[in-house]
Amino acid sequence: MTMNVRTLCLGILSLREATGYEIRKMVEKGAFSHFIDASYGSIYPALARMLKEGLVRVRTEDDGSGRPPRKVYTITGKGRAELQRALNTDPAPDKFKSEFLFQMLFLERIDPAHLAVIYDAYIEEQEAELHALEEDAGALPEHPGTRFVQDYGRVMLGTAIAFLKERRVEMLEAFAEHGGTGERPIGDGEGCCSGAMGVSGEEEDRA
Amino acid sequence: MTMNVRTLCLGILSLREATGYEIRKMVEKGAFSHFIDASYGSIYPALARMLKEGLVRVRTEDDGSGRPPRKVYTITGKGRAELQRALNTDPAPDKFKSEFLFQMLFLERIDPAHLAVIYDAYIEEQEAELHALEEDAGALPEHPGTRFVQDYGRVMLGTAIAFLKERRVEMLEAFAEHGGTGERPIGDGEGCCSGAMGVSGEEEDRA
DNA sequence: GTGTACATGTAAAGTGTTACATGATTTC
DNA sequence: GAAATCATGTAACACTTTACATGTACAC
Repeated sequence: MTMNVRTLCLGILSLREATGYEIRKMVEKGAFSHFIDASYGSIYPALARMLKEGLVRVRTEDDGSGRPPRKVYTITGKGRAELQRALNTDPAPDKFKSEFLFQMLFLERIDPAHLAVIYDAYIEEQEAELHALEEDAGALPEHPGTRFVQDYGRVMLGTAIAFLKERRVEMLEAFAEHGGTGERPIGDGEGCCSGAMGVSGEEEDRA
Repeated sequence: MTMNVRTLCLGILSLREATGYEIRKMVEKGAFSHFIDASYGSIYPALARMLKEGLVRVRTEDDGSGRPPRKVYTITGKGRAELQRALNTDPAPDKFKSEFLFQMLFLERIDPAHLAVIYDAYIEEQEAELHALEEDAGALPEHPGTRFVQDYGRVMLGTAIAFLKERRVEMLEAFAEHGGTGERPIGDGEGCCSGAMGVSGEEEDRA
């Protein structure tokens, strides 16, 4: 369904009128932040373009304080129709990118001490997101779609946190004591820590 | 840690030598596909650039069949050092984008029949991914990082599928019978089905 | 014979992020 | 006095996807 920033803005504006700044804040934190993202650099141009196309209207609120006046956007009938259309197409498959998991895949190449830091930081991050979600849960109006999405987030985050905690010792212990004792199963890497170790020349390989 | 296609290729090449085509196949399906993505249009240029920079080497295998010869890439010492460096930086936060969840958020604007199709298709998609992961699990060599990531995927996918099945009736029933009977809690939309309904003029709004 | 897998690569188009520019007000 | 919040917007850059171009071999 091409869920671009455009559709995202329409969706939010279908719930209530908002400024670009507010839209950003809604997707930066809050209930939707875990499966949606957009920055100012994409939101403002999207709103401007949609204004030209008649999908939204603006009302400028100048509070005479010298700061940029708030530009409150409202969705139009045309905008609602466009949203409807987008919503009734098939969703594209989910996209999930995790540098953390990528790093875990190659954990024997990470400095054991640093690995522990990364691992714990990741758990904390997930916990923070879960707490944010739960705080938000009370604030938002009761509504089946919102509740579904929030519950989904809660369940998934809870599961991830439990998994990470359960595996923590096992994951970190395996490499904490011996930074390379016995076998190193993958490849034949040159040590595992200190970024600048084997960077001697240009073409020093065996095999 | 800027996990771009570059780092991804280095990571895979640190496990074994491969062609661009093979790298694509590994991230398209298989054990890593759920948290990694890259297409030919980014893989081939990345490999070419890394070759110039001395991070990888190539061996061209022409089987005299007229078809493009395989270009098998091998990681160099410099490449390993670069991978090590990347691996030892802090991971960027996960990015998860889900059009499906976005649609669920606005489910009252989706044609009930279509909603059911979307919902079930999504479940099937998750199940297919889980099966792919489990098939792959046997094929790959035993290795802590790989196992961790696979188990993580299994647990998360299993949880998602269970959640979706548990909520299915509740989600679809609420809107299947009455396409708008009683209150419609969000906004004040114009009906909910058939893409071309309220698209009369250009500027027909109240409020 | 039709489709899929193998296999490489380029160019254009699209989409989004980051950094910048500006500036008042409020909180620590 | 420093930092964060409010508030808008642009421009350069990065990255990726999509479509195209090319062609064999094998399975159904």
